[in-house]
Amino acid sequence: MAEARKAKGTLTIYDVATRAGVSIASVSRVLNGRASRPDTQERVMRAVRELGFVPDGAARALSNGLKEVVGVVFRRGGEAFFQDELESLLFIDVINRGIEVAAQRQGFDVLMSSVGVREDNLDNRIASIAGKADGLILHDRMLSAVGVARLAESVPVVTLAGSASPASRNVRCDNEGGMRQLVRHLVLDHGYRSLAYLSGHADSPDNRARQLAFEAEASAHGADVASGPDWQGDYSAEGGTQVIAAAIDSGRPLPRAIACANDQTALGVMHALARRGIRVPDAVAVTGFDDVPVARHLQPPLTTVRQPIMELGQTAFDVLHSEITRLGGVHDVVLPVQLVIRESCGCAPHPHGAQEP
Amino acid sequence: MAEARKAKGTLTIYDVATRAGVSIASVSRVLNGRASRPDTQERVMRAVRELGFVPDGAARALSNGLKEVVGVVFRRGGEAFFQDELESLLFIDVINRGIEVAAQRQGFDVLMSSVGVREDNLDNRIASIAGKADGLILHDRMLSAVGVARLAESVPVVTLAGSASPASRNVRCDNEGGMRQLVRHLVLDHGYRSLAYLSGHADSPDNRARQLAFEAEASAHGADVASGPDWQGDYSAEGGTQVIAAAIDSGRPLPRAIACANDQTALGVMHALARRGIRVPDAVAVTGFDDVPVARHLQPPLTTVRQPIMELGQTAFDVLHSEITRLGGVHDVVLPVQLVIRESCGCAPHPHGAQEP
DNA sequence: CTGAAAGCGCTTACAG
DNA sequence: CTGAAAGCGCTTACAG
Repeated sequence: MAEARKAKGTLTIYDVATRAGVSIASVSRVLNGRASRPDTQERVMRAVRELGFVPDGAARALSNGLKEVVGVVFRRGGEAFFQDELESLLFIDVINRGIEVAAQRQGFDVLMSSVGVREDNLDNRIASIAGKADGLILHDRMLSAVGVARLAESVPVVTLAGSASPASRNVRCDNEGGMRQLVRHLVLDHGYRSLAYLSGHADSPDNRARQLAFEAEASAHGADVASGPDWQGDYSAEGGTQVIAAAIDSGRPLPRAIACANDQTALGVMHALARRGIRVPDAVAVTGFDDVPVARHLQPPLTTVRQPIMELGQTAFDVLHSEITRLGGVHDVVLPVQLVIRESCGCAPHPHGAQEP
Repeated sequence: MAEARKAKGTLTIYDVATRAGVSIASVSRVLNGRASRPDTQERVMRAVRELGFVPDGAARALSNGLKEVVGVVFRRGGEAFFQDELESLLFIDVINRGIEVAAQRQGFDVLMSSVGVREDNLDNRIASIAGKADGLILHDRMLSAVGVARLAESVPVVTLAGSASPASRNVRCDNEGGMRQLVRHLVLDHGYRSLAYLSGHADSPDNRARQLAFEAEASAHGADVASGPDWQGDYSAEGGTQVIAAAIDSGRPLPRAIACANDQTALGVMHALARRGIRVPDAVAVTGFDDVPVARHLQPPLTTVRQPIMELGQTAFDVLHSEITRLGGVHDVVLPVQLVIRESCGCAPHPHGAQEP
């Protein structure tokens, strides 16, 4: 291995120093923009240019304790059964873009690491990434609360979804507030009395928060809520279709409105209902959560709760960055959400002054 | 900075060694799966587990000359004027996903670094990434041929688009073959006699190759080709609309068919034509290049040349990886493309047995 | 199989 | 402002 780089003729700061006729300390100083005499600076820069020298990041990192890299870990599914899932920027992608944008502003780069749905040794993968970065951003459902807590002992960690542990920070959206608004719209504005919450992964903190808020608010307004294993999805469109198919096959009447744990699930639900000839929203209303880009292009356009997705990513980076640089600061960040009323809930096109930005 | 990590109680291999009652060499061996007595192994693993030790990637990289990281550099535009551009997985995103998938197979992680459209000091940014990675994948138009050649002196480089230099490798698609097929379809099958090539960035090797092939093939079949600065786009949808707007305003008749440098440009062209009430394909036929996910959803569905985009990314990684590990091998890889006939060229829905995969 | 020691390429007090 | 030297946390011949 080492010979691979040797063969490339790996240049070091020593080569530059020799060529410039100065010490390696001076080279380092010039390279890092510390004060030095103009002519020293000039000679070093010329040597760097002529040699095409690129300082080794690993050596820098080892020496000064900063890699200027944050790791992002997420699951990429073999779960895509729908064209829309394969083609669109989904929740994760938009968040990652936000992280990247914020990182760039601080001169950090982003180490992306997707793990398979059925990754055998997740812990090792994550440890490997942790070793290559100054801190980690973990998407939803990457690690248990204990797992996060343990990891956070050795490296700064920010989770998306969930809640802060003593050692880690968390950034999420206001699931509860969003769900409450949504339920009120369905129950009070539309008068639906029978509802269902089609859940995401059972081990997702976001999902649990949404479910709890949903059920509490619905009961408070006297609506019926179907729940239980029959309404267990997995955040994917395919999961949504399967739940609907089973519900229809069971012969039991469908609830008047189905609130899905996220937009992808709603996408699958709407496909499944359409295939069975059940009209949305006339027979069954459907809603989502996230407001991913495709939501507005579904037929009918999806009523959902908008999370500020890009901002979620940017905030996650900023929190992590201040942790890495020990500026310290906030623990838990909760970003506001917004009910976006389109047509899948039963509203007429563009009611309530719902603006498409 | 350093104290930031200290305070976290940064553990080293020495801590593990002490706790396990062995030397650091033994710890290292166990961690790297080299032979050692079962009880040594056990004690080390236990110490690692109990301490929550994560080996430092920078130190490993410095010591053995391998970071297990590849850098990917690309431009992310503030160029998005169309919803579709913001929402969809575009060419770059799909390629990056391919890179990531291939990297994961080799235990590598991917350092993503997007540079702004108007990045002031591109060279420094790229050098910084080069220092953090074992090798670089450069998207189209990141660096001039000279720039690439110089960079490749100090680090393995694979470019997407362009051609291999003595020191760098290149992976691209068969632009020429694709364009030839496309022109033949337009001229021979449809009988169009006046064509235009709406170009991408003038400094893009892919664009140049497509343009040359287009003009050569069109002339060979006796068709007229409009070109020159009036037909200069920039790979973006907005660029496409501007060219069309100007062309219409000039009062000169439009060509019968417009071949765009890529799908995004075609997207803009079709919007612009629609806005002026010019029907596609009846009045003017439009074609793209790439076959990005949205292409089939345009109205009318876009006839284009499909590149195996994911595969492009995977291949780029594989070539880079074999370069990094000195397995050596291929220089230049050219992947085959496929003419995808939809309706924007003037064909009826699903003619020619064109299959949607 | 194991341990002591050198070395990877930088940065940064410390003297001068 | 500059240079000599130590040290960052690993891996890997080299002896034993």
